[in-house]
Amino acid sequence: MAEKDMRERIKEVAVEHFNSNGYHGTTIRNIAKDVNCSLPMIYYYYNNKKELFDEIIKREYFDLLKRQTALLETNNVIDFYTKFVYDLNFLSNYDKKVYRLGIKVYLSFDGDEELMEIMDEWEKTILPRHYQILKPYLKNADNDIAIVRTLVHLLETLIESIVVKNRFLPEEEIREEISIVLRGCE
Amino acid sequence: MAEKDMRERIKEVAVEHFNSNGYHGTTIRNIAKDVNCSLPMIYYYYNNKKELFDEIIKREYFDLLKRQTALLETNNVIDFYTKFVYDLNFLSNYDKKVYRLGIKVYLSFDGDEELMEIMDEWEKTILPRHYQILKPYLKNADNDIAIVRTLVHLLETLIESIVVKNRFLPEEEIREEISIVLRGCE
DNA sequence: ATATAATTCTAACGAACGTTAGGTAGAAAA
DNA sequence: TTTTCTACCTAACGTTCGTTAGAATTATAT
Repeated sequence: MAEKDMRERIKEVAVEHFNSNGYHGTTIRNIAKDVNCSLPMIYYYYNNKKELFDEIIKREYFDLLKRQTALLETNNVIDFYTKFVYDLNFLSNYDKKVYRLGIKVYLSFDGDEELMEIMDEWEKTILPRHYQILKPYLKNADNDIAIVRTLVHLLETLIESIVVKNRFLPEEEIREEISIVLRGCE
Repeated sequence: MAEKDMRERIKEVAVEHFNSNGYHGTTIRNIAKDVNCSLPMIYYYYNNKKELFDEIIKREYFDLLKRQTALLETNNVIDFYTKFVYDLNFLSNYDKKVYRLGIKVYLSFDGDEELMEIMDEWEKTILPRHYQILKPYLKNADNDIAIVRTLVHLLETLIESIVVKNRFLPEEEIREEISIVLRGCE
């Protein structure tokens, strides 16, 4: 009915389609069919296909990432990171699909150069951020950075398992793996 | 000129295109243009687009994986896994692209259900295989399986960095991270 | 030399694509 | 009440897609 309704519904269906079929495999016609609106309706709210895709990544995905990183930290790093990962299990289906789509662009499996650059800039902030979080708990200085790097690498796979492969990861398994990497820091 | 030449050239160019543009973004016409042959030539060697894609995954990718896992193991696990990952830096461009394409299908970012099932079956063999390799070096039985799982997860990210993100990982960094996970097993 | 088979081509098919032109119906503003 | 504007539509544009029919060329076998 109202403007925002339709615009939002189009975006939701688009996330679904881009997710299942990729950018090239997604057609405006199929989106329109699932939204139950006419084809040009989509051009009424979005200038073209690419703009629709870009809005999902630039707004939805990065909003999600920022929401995610704004989580409170506890006084126990292992608890903190376990919760961080475990909570991903309970993201809404929409958020999971947006996240998945973002990772797809991040791995340059979809999207274009422009989006990749945005991803690269975000990536640069990851290591320093986690180094700040872990700093108080790291003891011996010789391999501190390697530990942070290893943890971030592990987190990447865990996130991929939940969001991309759509698996449920039990809290205990997450905790075990994070504990192995952070063994000695607590 | 000879049959095999052309068939192989088509496949090589196809790997390139599927890699850059995905299944749907790749067109037979563009492949033909880069191979410098006519369009129906591709249908002479491959029944259709999907068969061409499938051959790359089913033959090229899994051949590569099997070649990869057939590596000799040394008497030092950290050396072994470090070499295993580090050597990926020096894969041929063709092999890297095949690998990347396989991971794309593995993450169900491309391909279809049938290919996904093959991937799933392969995945089931991963943990047991590494457990066998690591078994002699694992000491305390309480979190043995978790250590293997964590290592496999770490390897996944390292492989992705090299093959998917196309980065060069220095041997020292790889060794550091593997050592952190395998701390205590040597 | 001639017949057969393998390799490659030109040309076109129908279908689907992204996109746009131009209109209708109803609400809001005048 | 008339006008203007917003939300939506039907219909079509030109292009490109996967695929094929059918013929030309080249190599092989007889």
